[in-house]
Order: sequence, then C-alpha cells, then structure tokens
Amino acid sequence: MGETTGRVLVVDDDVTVRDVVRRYLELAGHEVELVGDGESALRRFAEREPDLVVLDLMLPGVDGLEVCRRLRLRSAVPVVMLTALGEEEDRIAGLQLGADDYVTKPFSPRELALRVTSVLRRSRVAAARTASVLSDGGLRVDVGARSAWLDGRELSLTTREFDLLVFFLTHRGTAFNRGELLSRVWGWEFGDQSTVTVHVRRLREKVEVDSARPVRIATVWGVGYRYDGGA
Amino acid sequence: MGETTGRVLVVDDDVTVRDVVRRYLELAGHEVELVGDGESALRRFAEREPDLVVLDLMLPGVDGLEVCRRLRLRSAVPVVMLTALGEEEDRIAGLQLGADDYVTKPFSPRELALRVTSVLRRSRVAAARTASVLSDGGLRVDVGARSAWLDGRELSLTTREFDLLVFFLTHRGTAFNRGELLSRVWGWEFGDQSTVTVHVRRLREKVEVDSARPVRIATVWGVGYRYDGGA
DNA sequence: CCAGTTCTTACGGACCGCTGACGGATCCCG
DNA sequence: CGGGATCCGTCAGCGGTCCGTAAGAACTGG
Repeated sequence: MGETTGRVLVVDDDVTVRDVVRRYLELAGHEVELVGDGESALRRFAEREPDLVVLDLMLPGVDGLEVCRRLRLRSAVPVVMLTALGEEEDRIAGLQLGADDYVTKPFSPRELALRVTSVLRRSRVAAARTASVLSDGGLRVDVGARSAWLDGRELSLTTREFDLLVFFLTHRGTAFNRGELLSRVWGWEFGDQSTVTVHVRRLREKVEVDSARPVRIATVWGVGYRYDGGA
Repeated sequence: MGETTGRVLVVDDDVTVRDVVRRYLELAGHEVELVGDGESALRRFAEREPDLVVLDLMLPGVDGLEVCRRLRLRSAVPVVMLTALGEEEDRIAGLQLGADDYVTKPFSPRELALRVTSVLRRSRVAAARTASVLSDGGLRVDVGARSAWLDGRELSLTTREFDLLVFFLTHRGTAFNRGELLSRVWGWEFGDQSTVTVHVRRLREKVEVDSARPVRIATVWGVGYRYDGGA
C-alpha cells in the first residue's frame, strides 16, 4: 500500500453518493468499502480496520456523531465527515469529537478524494512520529523505528517477521488461522499457507527462549497460532 | 470446516438460477441448501442455522426484504442479496435491514461465489473478535482464543472437542440427537453416529469431575445429549 | 430376561505442523 | 553496473496428534 493510498470505509445512506464516492476514491488508488448505516459501519470497522473513514452525519439509526464517538473509543483512525451546508453545530461537534476534516454537501467528489488523500498522508506522518512502543515480558518493539529488543539486546528481524510480530502483539490472546494471517499481514487473499508456518517458525527462533517449546506464540492445533504474553 | 467455506442457504424462486448458484458455490467448497420461497427459507433456517444466506429480493409469498427482516430478529447471520438491476430502493432497504453485501442481476455466478466467500470470512473474523467468553460453573471458554479452563487450570481440548463444547454451551438445556450434532458441529449430513458418542465421551473426561457420572453433559436416553449447567 | 442403546477401549490411517533445504528475487554495496 | 548477501516463498519428508470406526461390555427400560 502506497504512502497516500489506503483502505477507506465510506458510510453514507444514499446509494448514489456511495457509488460516486467509490469511483473517485478508487481513481485515487484507494481500496473502498461501502456501508449504509451506523451499525454496519461499526461492525465493518471492527472487521477490517480501515485506514480512514468517510462518514456522513445524517444516518438512519445510530447517527454520524455517535458513530464517530464510538470509533474514537477504540481507535485513532482518521475520520472525514460529510455534512450538509449550514449544519455548523454538527460540524463543530464533529470536530470536537475528533474528525480530521470535513466536506460540506453538496460536495465535489474530486475534492473529497483530494482531502482523503491529504488526511491520510498527514496521519501516516503523525503515526510514524508518535510511533508507539509495544512491550510484553522482556520483549520491546518500537513500531515507528521498526526495531525490537529482547531482554535488552536488539533483535535482527526481517520485514515480514517484524510485521508478523507487530500483528501478534496488537492482537494478543486471539487465535488466527493461517489464511487470516496471510490476509492481514501479507495482504494476500489466497496463497500457500505454509508460508505462514515457515515465518512463524523463523520468528519463534528469534523471540522464544526455546523455539522448540514456544511460550509466546502458541500453536492452536487444527487452527493456527495465538500470541500469549511472555509474562 | 475451512475458514472460508460454510453452509449456505440459497433462496430463489427460479430453478435455473438455483442450479447455477449451487454449482458455483459448491465449486468454492461450500455446502449448499436450496429453497424456493420465503416460508421455506425461514423454516429451513431455523432447522439448520446456516453460516450465510443468499437471498433473492423477488420472491413469491413472503418477499425478500421481509425474510431478511425476520432473519435479523433472531440471528446475525450474514446475508448476501440478489437484486434486479435498478431496484435501487430495494437495495437501500436491504442494506438498512442488515444485508452484508448485494449482487445485481444479471450476475456472474463466479462473482457471487467470491462475495459469499469474502463475506463469510469477514463475519468469521468479526465473530472471533467480539468473542464472548462463555462460562458455566467452574468452566470458562474463550472462543476467540480457543482455550478453555476448568477451575482455573487450562484444558487441552482438540478441535472437535472445543467446537462441541462451544455448541453445547451456546445451546444449554436443549436435547440434541446424534444426527443433529453431526450436522451442526461436524457439518455432515450423514455419517456414523458413534463418532458423536466417542467425542462426547472424550469431552466428558475433560470437563466432568467424574466422567462416569456426568453432570454437565447429560445423556438423554433414546435421544442423545443435553448440556445442563455445571452449577 | 431380552432387545435396544450407550459406554468403553483399541487401532490404523489421515491430517497437521515442524523442519531443513533450495532457488529465485531483491537489496545493498562496491 | 555487477556481484554478493539477504530474504522470501515453496516443497517434501517426518513425526506426532487427532479422528472415525469397529467391536465387545455394560447398562437401561420394558
């Protein structure tokens, strides 16, 4: 995924708007998912963890502001809001809730696409700067710096190993099958699952005390792998 | 059951469509059931609890939207809708009622199969993420982590045992015969029922205090088994 | 006491994950 | 531009686990 493209979740109840927005965002190189109401938005968000959310304020059921608030409870995902002209109150409320930008209807889809790209770029830079440090037991991982230490000494991880480790650290305690990992870490929808097996093995050799008796990365028989804490 | 295959209920009144859809879904590894109208759909759904429903909007009798609405009353089962081109109103209504995706007729059966697979995968992920921790007496089962504890110590359950236990825990107090368990847990329509007997026995040895005098998994003589609480 | 049903045990094959090795691609450095 | 090192994905063999089946024993209800 390039520097200024990403997976975008579009939430709008008007199917015409959705289709137009989709076309322009895809033209800009983004991967687009569409939903029509707040419930679906929250559900889809949990499933896919998109890089950015385009959110209409007027929605049936759970309204846009509420969706934004709930997203913020569990994620720092950038949000671009769609508001009707003159709904200043809503716009202010939206920005207070942490929207990163807004576009007023009627809007030019071209402009929306530009804003999405720009917000995405800003947030990537910011994310890299505020690089979180994940840690677990004697393991410490600096995501921004892309470096990792085990009991004080630095590990030399390859790109894949690092990504895999970060995924595990950010999804502790949940079992994933190989296809899922292939999709989430590699970004593949299909492919040889033994790829995962081999990379897990190589990662284990670096982060486990005894890679023959893994403690952190547990094998879930007939399913896949699960990261348990090292503590 | 693979991570991207499952039992799919197809609801369409056109027998030609049904056959084509069936062929492609089976090619993709799914298990397919066909019905021709809304009444049958609801009935079959109650009997089989499929993993996904492909629903035509134009149906004789109870129409597709109504079927979708009623399904949503009692289940979060993923729904993929078939709509005629241009039925925008219906599509909007469908998505609002909680359809997870839609395909417009005339459609490519290949594309439909792809969407079914993809929706299925997503919904599995979401299900695992929102993973409830089931508990009962001293028994605790974390569905997402695929691990279980009895009185604080972790149980080592095999895949089948785990699935069987989860099924029991989510269907407490109801008796099931072996054929039904074979169908719901194994996904088989036929097969040796002693398979169930043996697995129940193995499960009992792990979750019962005295497996010769089972408390949780009761034998219903002449019928099958029933999960009673451990409390 | 009998017939039907469930329990128990044992076993062989299927499946799965682990391991080591290999060739191609990519990256880096000269 | 060229050569070497690294990394990546694939594969086949192996060892262990798990699963389904069968067959005899024990039990239940009539």
